[in-house]
Amino acid sequence: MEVASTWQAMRKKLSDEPTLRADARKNRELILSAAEELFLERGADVPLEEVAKRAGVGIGTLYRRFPTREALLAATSNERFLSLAEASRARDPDLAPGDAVRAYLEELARDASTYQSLAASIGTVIQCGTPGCDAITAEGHRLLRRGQEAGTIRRDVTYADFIYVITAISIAIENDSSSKTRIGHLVDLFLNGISVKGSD
Amino acid sequence: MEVASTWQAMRKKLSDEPTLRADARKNRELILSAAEELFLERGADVPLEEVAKRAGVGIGTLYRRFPTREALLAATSNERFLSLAEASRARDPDLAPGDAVRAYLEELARDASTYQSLAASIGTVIQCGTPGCDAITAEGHRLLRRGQEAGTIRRDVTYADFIYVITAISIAIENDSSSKTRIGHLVDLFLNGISVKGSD
DNA sequence: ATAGGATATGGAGGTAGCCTCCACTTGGCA
DNA sequence: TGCCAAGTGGAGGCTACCTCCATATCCTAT
Repeated sequence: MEVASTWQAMRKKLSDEPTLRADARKNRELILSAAEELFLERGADVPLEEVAKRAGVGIGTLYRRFPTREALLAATSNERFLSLAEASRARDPDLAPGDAVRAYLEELARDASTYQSLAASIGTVIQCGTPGCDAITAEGHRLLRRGQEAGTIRRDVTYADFIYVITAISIAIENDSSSKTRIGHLVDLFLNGISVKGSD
Repeated sequence: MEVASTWQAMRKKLSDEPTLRADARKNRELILSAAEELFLERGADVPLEEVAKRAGVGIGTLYRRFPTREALLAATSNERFLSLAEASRARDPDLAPGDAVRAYLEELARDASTYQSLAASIGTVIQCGTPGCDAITAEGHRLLRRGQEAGTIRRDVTYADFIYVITAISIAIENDSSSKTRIGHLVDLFLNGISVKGSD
């Protein structure tokens, strides 16, 4: 137990995102590229040892940097999530609240099928706390609130419901690739329901 | 290649559900009870070797009888599925088509959370072709058709959509047990949509 | 009653992936 | 330039899957 005295230690203490040593930072990038490639080629459940091998690092290094598969998935998805959130914010003024939600769900569901076998864990991945995850989550909450304030979205809907729907849709796509062309239909079902409007 | 000549062979040829030898039939039952217990205690992803051990049979015997985990899950769910289908048929005359669908989805979603970790594969399990699976599937198709003929269910809804809904709901329950009390809410969302009726 | 063949059994063993641990190496600051 | 915190790699222990086949058991025809 000593007083933190070096610059390193101070930076770490303040930002709580520790500055990685140069070699470590390079390895982190190598792992990310390898992971991205392999997730695309072979799905989200590719053995992590394969990722380490392609990155040219030891398996221990991979685990040190990304303690869980979800963390690695979230990291490789970081930029995509940031773009999605940004795109949603950008088009927002042009859309009615309901349509904004529709677009958000559709894009996120499509994104969740970027890697095969990602579906079941997308809910966990999206809560990993990376900047991308936080951005996409915040944007979803914003759209939901906006829709409810505008009176076009039911008051009893929660953001968790959004996640369930995205999960369901990407599982559907995974089990039956023909439904990839029906993402819109599935989102529409969730928005408008199975029942004919006005019946009941 | 010889002419089938024994009774066994003839029965097998005709019914295509081969008569099991007495010892094999007993073992099958032992496996089913053990599986049911363990699925309840430890979830649908309990190691199959545990099941074999509790049943007091070798792992090879288990695999010979149930080639996949899904087959075993479907077999242990057989009677529950038969009851669900029967109950749905029984109450049908008393309910409006929409309410019959609601009850069906709610019960099936609840059933899909009988075993922890079953959610993601419920869609596969339900297509295993056991009598229970067939019954529940036929009943679903019937309710869907009836609702569409009555004009209370959208024409573009398919039975696959029912499965997605059930999957989504049971995943929700799995990730967040508090939503167990909200099965009704989730079913309602899918029936009526997240949009406020009449808006749009 | 029994012989013979079809049916069924069990569990050893090969495969695969997960994750930890720690002796060793390296980068960067004083 | 020496030191040590930070970083590394991969062997090894663990768990689970599933196949294979020598052996055991049942059932039937005679």
